[in-house]
Amino acid sequence: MNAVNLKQLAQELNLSVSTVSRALRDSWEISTPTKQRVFDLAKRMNFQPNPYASSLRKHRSRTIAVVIPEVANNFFALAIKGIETVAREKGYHVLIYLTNEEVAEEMAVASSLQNGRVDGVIVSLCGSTQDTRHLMELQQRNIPLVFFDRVADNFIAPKVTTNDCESGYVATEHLVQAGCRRIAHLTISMSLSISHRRQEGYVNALRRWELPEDPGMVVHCDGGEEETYRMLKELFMSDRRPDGVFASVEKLAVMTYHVCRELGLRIPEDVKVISFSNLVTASLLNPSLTTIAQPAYDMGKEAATMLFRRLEKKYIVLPDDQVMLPAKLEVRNSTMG
Amino acid sequence: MNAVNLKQLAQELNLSVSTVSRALRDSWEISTPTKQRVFDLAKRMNFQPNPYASSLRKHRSRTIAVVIPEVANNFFALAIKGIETVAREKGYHVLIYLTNEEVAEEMAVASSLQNGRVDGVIVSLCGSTQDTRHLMELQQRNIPLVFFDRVADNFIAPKVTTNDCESGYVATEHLVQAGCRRIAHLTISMSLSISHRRQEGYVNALRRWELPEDPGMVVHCDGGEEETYRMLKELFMSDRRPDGVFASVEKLAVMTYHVCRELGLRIPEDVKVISFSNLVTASLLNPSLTTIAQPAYDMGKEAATMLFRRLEKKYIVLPDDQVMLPAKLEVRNSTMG
DNA sequence: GACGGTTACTACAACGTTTTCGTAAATAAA
DNA sequence: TTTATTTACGAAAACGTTGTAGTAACCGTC
Repeated sequence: MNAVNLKQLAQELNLSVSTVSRALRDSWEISTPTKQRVFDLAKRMNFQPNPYASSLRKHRSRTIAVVIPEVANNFFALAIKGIETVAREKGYHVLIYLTNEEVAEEMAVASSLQNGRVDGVIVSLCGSTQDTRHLMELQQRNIPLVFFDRVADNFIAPKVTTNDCESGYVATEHLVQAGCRRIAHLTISMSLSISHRRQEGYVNALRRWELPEDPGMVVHCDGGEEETYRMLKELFMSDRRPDGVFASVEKLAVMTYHVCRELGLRIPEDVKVISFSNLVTASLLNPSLTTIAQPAYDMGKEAATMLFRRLEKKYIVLPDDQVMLPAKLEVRNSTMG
Repeated sequence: MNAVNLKQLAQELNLSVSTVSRALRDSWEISTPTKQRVFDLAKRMNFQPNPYASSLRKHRSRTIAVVIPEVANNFFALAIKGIETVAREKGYHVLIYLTNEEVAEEMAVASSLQNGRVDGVIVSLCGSTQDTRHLMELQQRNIPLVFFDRVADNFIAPKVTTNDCESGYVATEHLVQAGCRRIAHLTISMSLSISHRRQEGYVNALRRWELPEDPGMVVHCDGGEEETYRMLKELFMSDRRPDGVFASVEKLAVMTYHVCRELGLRIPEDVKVISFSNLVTASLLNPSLTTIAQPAYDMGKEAATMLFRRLEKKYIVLPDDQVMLPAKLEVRNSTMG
């Protein structure tokens, strides 16, 4: 069984292809009885317009791309869900590309999107991305871009973020108030603006509470799994080990739990831990993990909504629109007295 | 800046469009120096062929669809990662559709894929799917289908699963050997074949160990979040409450933890818990969770590989090829003596 | 120097839509 | 009745690519 097209419908109805096309798009140029005949037959023959012919003709694909570092992570998974929800509502299709935190892959993806395959792109940068020319090229080809979470600072485009600086402050302050005096900040690639912001909040809190700023307490974990593990182990085995840990990303909190377990350090007695995280099991961990939870689903929805506003040009969207959604502190046992 | 096309290249080079097209596809009909000229200019002008024109002409989109119930779940997230990895290797693009466990959405998606938008589809059924006519229609339109995990039994198509029956047996037996005598099986929609298989393994183990088969111990949690919670609470508050729980899906194990905590039941002392799960935090839970872990990433890769074999027709793929990858029991504290 | 064969290209149609332009017929205005 | 205007449709071009068919130019052959 092969696809049915306009020509076949037209033949069957003794109408021209253009009339059928117009009837299906409910054009005012077509009389009501004719429209009805067309609708009926289209339904009976299960006509589905060929999207590629349509895209070719209209220069619009009703498809967007989502480019993210990984998906096996509740934050990105929820963001995708948000994006997909809005997209389906609007009749759009969603292509997904995983960069695996490799800028080379991010560039390859960007390059493959230059040709009109998608009408717009939603991006969260990978940790190794330093310059964003590959993304600028997309914009130059009139493909709107929207960033979420891991945004590019020096890039004029709509962005959806959380209040990272403030959250970094809140997280650090929470540790201080729980009695910590040597607070480590575990973070990922410093080329990411979220890392900077969270670090900024961390430093602000230290200053506010007049705690020393020890560079050794800021650990950049942008290497591989093993290297990170090694670095954390080193951190916790040093004689000046931290009594509080602020993990910028979930993965680092999980590793901290493992390292502490291996070294026999008790959480929260010896080390208190707080982390940016959307783990569903945060409250079930041993001990339950105090988190800064980002509204991942809503961020996805918001990013998609902004993109579609630009695509549909119904509203004027400023090219540098910024939306900042608040993250939420959820206090649990890992930071208890 | 607008997209450059074959015509522009041809004009610039004083060649015909067809020559340029063929040169770019490295046809033997074109002389080496001409090819070189074309390649050079194409590169200089950053030519990217229009995928829609190409798809329209060739009746191939180099795009596949992945249709899954949810993504905020490590199993499906890893499967997507596997699929995307293989797809990118092969130069394919991946559309993602979330059905949110709603058969209506699954049907809508299937319908929207009838028109050649994708060359093939990878599906994991949603719990509410009873009949699969909407998917059969896809096959009838010559769109190959591959199932993974939640397969449709009475459907002739390649399938990638885990050894669900065996794993159900192993899980149950593990509980028996840990001393459980009243073992509950928490499962989802019974219209899913994985549910049947796991249930079969569960029953087999009960018989092997000569334990009574109490229908009240098999709980079908296919309602909403609240209803499931209510059912579990009821189960654990009854005077004939289970001393062991085999959760067919992760979500139910997480809920079991919450319910037990609320009711003051201790795991593993009062109730032992084992679950199908790919939680990265299984070992960090309180208590750490004994799991049956599915090779999600490999299942995704395998499903994609099977699909591409069919699409590329390099090998003859039997329409009912089945691949069964083993799940792995990982014993942790939730089932300890 | 007529003939078959190869090489390296070009012209043109086709894919299935959408859209622009055109036009008969019906209706309204003069 | 003639002339505008509206209604309802059709013909054909266009989107950018690919495949089929065709053909000059050159080669060697007898």
